Parts: sequence; C-alpha cells; structure tokens
Amino acid sequence: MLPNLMEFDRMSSAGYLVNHMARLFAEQLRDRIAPLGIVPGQFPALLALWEHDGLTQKELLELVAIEQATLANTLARMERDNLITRKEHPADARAKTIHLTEKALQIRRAAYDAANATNAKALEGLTEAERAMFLDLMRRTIVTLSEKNP
Amino acid sequence: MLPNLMEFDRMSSAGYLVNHMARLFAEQLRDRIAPLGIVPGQFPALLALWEHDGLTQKELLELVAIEQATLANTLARMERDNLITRKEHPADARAKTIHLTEKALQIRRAAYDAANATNAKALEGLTEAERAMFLDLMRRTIVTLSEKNP
DNA sequence: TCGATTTACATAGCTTGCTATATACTATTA
DNA sequence: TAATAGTATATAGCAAGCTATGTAAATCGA
Repeated sequence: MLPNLMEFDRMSSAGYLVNHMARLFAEQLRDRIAPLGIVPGQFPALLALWEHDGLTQKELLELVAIEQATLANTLARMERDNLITRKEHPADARAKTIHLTEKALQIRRAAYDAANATNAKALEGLTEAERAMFLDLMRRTIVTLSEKNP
Repeated sequence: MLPNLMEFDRMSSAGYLVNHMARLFAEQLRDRIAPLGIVPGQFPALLALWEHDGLTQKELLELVAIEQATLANTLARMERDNLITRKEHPADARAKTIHLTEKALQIRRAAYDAANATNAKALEGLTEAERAMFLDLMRRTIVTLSEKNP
C-alpha cells in the first residue's frame, strides 16, 4: 500500500511539465522575435490580422483563445508599439476596426520563420512520428480541458 | 511549390498549443485549490517545502524552475497569505529560513489530491500508454529547450 | 585587516494572463 | 419614443512570469 503522504513527483505531473514547457517555448520565441519589435503575446492577434485585416475587436476575439480584457490590453500595447491603428467602425460607434501598419505587414514572413524555428528547435529531438503524436496529444488534451464542466 | 505566405496553422504549432494547454491546466488547478486558500504559482514552493521545511530561499530556488525574483515575489505573497513564516538564518544574516505554517501543513493532502485530479481530468481521454508517451515527450522537449545555445 | 568582490534577498518595472466592473453606444419593447 | 436591456470596448486590480538593479552582509585576497 502506498504511503499516506507519498512525495508528489513533479516530473510525473502533466501540469507541472506543461507549465515549464510553455515558459521555455515563450522564452525561445521571445528571443527570436525581439529583433522584429514584437513580443509573444502579440502573436495570436498578428496571425489573425495578417489573414484578416480590418476586423473589429469582437471579430478578432473569436479567432484567439484569450479573454476580451486580455485582448484589449494586448491591442493597446500593439497600438503603442506601432503595429496597429484603429478606425471608427462605419456602422457602430462602439466598435473600431483594427488595421495593421506597414511595420506589421513587413515582418510577416520573418515572424512566421521565427515561430517555425522555435517549434523546430523544441521538437528537434523527436522523430516525425513523435512530433505528430505530440501535437495530437496536445490537441486532444486541450479539447478535454475545454469541455464545459457540469 | 508552397505559396510564399502560406497561412500559419496555429493548431499545427507546438508553441501555440503548449501555451493554450498551460493556461487551461492552470485554470483547472486554480479552481480546485481555491478552497484551500492557495493559487497555482504557490504550488512549486509548497511542494518543495512540504518535503524540506526550513530551507533558505537560495536552497528552495534550486528545487523550482523559476527565477529568483519570481520566487521572492511568490514567497512574499505566501507570507501575506499566512502560508509561510521566515526566521533569521542562524549563521548568515543575509539569509532567512522559510517555514510552513499550520495552515500550509494541513492542506498538503488536499493539495496533492487537487493536483492529481487536475492531471487526471486533463488526460482522461488518453490511454495509459498515451499518457506515458505524453509525459515522456514533454520531458524530452523541456530538456531540448533547456540546453544552452552556443 | 581592510578594500573589493561575491552572495542573498528585495525591489522596480515590464508582459501576459485572469475576473469584475465601468462606459458608452445600440437595440428592444412597453 | 423613452426606459430597459444588451453589446463593444476599456479599465481596475491581481497573479505569475521575466530582466535588471539595489542593498546589505559575507568572503576573499593583497
């Protein structure tokens, strides 16, 4: 029978490993995109806007897995950093449309390359089959954790 | 040949998935441990102190994968929240020894249970073999990303 | 032994996430 | 059409991570 207060082994705890891994990924990406004048938290918004410029914040929110308040703050920093501008919405005075600046448009290819390089570096010790398995396990875990609890 | 600015598929980006998954894990854990009066960032320090009470901050730092400043701030919140007390070190006036309070000692079992429940919930859609594979892939990725770059 | 260096911890200031709430406009409906 | 309800965005305040720097005590070396 197991002891009553068995040690908790962090290296066998998915949550512990996930947290640590996420910080290492962010650090890698931060280093690679620093020369572009962007930071990791801006990546999801940039990805969405590179594909769909001119969205409102609400539309953008549907494309990123973060809360509205987090997005609002990230957009404020992106505006400060000259990555986006905002215009008044033609039909709704509450809303604004979000537009990438020249600066943001010009770093697109380099940013994709940096993200791909980060992923490649992180997974360089895995076989192709292991990489595919890893992504699949993460996607399935995200689905499980996203299910609404009763 | 691939198009020049192919879309970047977030669901195929390890970094994107890792970040999202880490936030979902933290949310789950936060909900489960809230009744205990602790928060996720306090977990690593608590785990170490439950096994080795009376450490100095420097000794504790060697057991957790965070920066010194982060640990110092976390310990300040733990002291505020009545989870630890600090005493002057008998031999070094710069250092302090860190001691768990009764409150922190009493929630140990419940905290382990909450962490285990979080991990179990997250991985409930995976087979036993897949869970083992997942942990192994994460550990190997952490090692790769932790290697010092030249 | 005493000046310089190193060490232990704290603090400042930033990002990125969160919940809760405010604000201002739009839409509904009695 | 005027009050009410709903919606789009912003703000407040907190946690948890980071780098850089400050402070005081310990150690080392000439």
